[in-house]
Amino acid sequence: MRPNDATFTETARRAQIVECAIETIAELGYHQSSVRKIAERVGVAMSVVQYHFGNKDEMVAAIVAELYRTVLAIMLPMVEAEQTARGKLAAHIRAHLKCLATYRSQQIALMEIGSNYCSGTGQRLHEVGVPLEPDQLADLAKLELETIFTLGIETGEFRALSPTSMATAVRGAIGAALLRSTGDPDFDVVGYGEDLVVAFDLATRHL
Amino acid sequence: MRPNDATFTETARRAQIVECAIETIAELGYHQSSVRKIAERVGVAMSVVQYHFGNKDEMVAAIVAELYRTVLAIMLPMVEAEQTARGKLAAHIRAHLKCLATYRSQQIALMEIGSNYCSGTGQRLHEVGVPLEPDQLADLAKLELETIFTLGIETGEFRALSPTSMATAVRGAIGAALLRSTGDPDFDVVGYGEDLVVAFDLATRHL
Amino acid sequence: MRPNDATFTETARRAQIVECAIETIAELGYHQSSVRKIAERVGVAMSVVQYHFGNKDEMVAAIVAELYRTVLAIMLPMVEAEQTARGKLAAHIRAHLKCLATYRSQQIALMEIGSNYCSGTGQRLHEVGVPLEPDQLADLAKLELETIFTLGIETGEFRALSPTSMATAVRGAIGAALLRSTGDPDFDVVGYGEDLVVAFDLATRHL
Amino acid sequence: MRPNDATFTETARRAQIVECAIETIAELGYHQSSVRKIAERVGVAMSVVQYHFGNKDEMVAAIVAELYRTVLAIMLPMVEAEQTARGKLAAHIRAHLKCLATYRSQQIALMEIGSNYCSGTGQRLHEVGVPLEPDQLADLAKLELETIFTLGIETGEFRALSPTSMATAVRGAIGAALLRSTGDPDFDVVGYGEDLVVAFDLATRHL
DNA sequence: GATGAATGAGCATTCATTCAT
DNA sequence: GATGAATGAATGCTCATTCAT
Repeated sequence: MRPNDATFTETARRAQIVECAIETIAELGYHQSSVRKIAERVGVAMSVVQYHFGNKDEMVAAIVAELYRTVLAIMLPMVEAEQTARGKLAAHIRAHLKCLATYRSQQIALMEIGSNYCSGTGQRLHEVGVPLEPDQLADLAKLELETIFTLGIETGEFRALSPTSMATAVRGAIGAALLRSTGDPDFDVVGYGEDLVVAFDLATRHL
Repeated sequence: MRPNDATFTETARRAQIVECAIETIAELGYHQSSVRKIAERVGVAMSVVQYHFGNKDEMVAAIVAELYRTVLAIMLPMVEAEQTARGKLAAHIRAHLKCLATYRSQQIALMEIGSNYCSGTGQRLHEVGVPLEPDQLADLAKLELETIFTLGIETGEFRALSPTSMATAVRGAIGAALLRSTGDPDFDVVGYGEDLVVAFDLATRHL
Repeated sequence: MRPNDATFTETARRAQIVECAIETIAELGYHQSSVRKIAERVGVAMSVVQYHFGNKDEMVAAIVAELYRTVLAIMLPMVEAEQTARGKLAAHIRAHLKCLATYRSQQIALMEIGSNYCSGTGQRLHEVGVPLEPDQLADLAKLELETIFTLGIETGEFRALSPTSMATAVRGAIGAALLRSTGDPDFDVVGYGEDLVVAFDLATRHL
Repeated sequence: MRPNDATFTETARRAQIVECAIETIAELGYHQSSVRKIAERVGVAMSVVQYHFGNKDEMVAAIVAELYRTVLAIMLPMVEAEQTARGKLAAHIRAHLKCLATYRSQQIALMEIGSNYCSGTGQRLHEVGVPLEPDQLADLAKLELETIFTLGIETGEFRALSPTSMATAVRGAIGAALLRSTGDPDFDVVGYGEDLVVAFDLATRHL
């Protein structure tokens, strides 16, 4: 009967539900993943999920937070290890695609939620924002491609490109790998990452 | 009492339903766009939709066909006007982004259907294929980025890049504009297109 | 433009619809045979059926009348050809089973309607009665098994049995052939008829 | 706070729904007995039925199992008490008609389901089989008329009749009582049973 | 903490019917 | 005579949520 025993159980249950929800969403897609099916995978009653999260929106928020934390843990060290903008860009691409390759179901789940989730009040994921702690949000900002491109221009490493446009393009090119690999299991995600590193290295050079 | 009056009514209704469905899907997302809500927007009973299309899958097929026809009508002349691979690539990017700028809700609807649609038999859109006439499918193939990149390598215009990787990257970068502009109404889609043309022009040059 | 041209067309259409309806019901069962599917088989619009019969109940009445007329045409001569009660009983059994063998889909349709039909006011077929002309109803009465059994007792051919019970039993035994043959295509309806003739011949003898 | 309180509630609800469903089907016929109407009779929301049975097919299976169990409980002791084939035949007829007299609506419901039910996959009741436990199915087999007739021929009690034909005839004659009594409330089911016993006793004698 | 039971809104679909032409 | 278009009620089903225990 340790004082925080209840909290420990609570935390474990939540983690367990989040984990199973991610698996379920990755396997069946967001809309086929009802609270009941997720609870079934956990091996508890459907109402347990409601008990721990209050409602489905809160559960999704917890899932998204967990997914972002995973991405952060992988990417942040790799990007921070590089000093130059060019190095950070390559690291960002490689790190993100490593995430895709290593944590496939997590990334699929995130994509599924991103494109399918709709809150009780009709809001989409990008409208409710990333449900992370302030310091984690700060870490996330360090990965921002806009920042990297702006830095590269300042240091003269990159040509006078539009950081916003380039960041959007890189993000899109990375995201495309997930879609692509979903339809084509033979798609070589890591190889694609190297092709992307070369392409964007060329695309950022001075004319 | 025109001989094809009945056909005229039928055609008009179908077009009207398709149009309203596109608007609804673009606004609310695919899964929030029930047959009932679409019919309400048209101003008819829900069963009218079933009368004209048989079932929801057929309605979606009609929508998708219409959306692809729109894209084709815009993009094909622009891409075919160019002779060189480099020209075709730039034209493809510009044409696609022009589509995005001009037919925003149509493109959002297509994206929504592409990532959310699940047929009665459990198939996703890419599994059921594009419901177009053979000659229109042939036209669609002419826009394929893989083909353009392969051509450019053959003619020596492009470096020895991977057509699959580059095509995936360009598609992703283009698609990102849609997501981006959804969250940020000030995002300049056409300007982004010009930035993309420059970036991929550089990225395809010989080292 | 013969004066009864319209009536002729009308009659032909009705007959055509009735025929197709019988086929459809026999094939798909009563509940799968919607007005639309029947009309499709005829090759006309669904509303044509409504035009000719007013509503579905009237159509079913027309079908049932037609089916009883078919049975009458087959059975009446065979039963009336016999003079003795014993002969009439055997003839009735043989005639009815001949109907079952020869006009299988008609009999299946009649069975389907008998057990599934429910009028707009909630009445079953046996509650609405047989929709035949008075003289045809009189002919139908001549086939009644009760009459035959009562006659046989009067003439001393049969033992002192209960006409009602025996008639019910024979009707049931005949009807069972249809159910049986539906599930088992190898079931020999005519052979079953002969077995029935023997069985009920024995069952009616004096002790 | 009894340990099996939850199970008790569940069992009671299921039994209650099955009971009301039987009544409804017997009264209105299978196809007029929607899940909604059955739930209304129980006094709960329609989705309660779905909660307890999953879908309509499962509910029907539960109903059919219950109906067969009732028949078994009545008929098995009566038939097994007899040693001779002749005795078993008479007992079968009497027992089945006792069922008909005592559990009228149950038998009507079973008939309705037998001739009208069509599963979600398009199968009829005789195609999906009787949803009973193996040992109950074994008990059911002991009541089979074919078995009794074959036995009687072997022991020399019966003439060289066709077990299949006779079984079909007896089944039909028994079933006819149900139809008959539906149209004519004065029909004496038990008396009919005795008449049937005599008739089939005669029909099975050596010539 | 956890559960089973129940709810009500929403969904796509089927169907007989109506009606102007 | 015949048609296409539209309607509204009904059906089975899924789901997130609520609540007493």
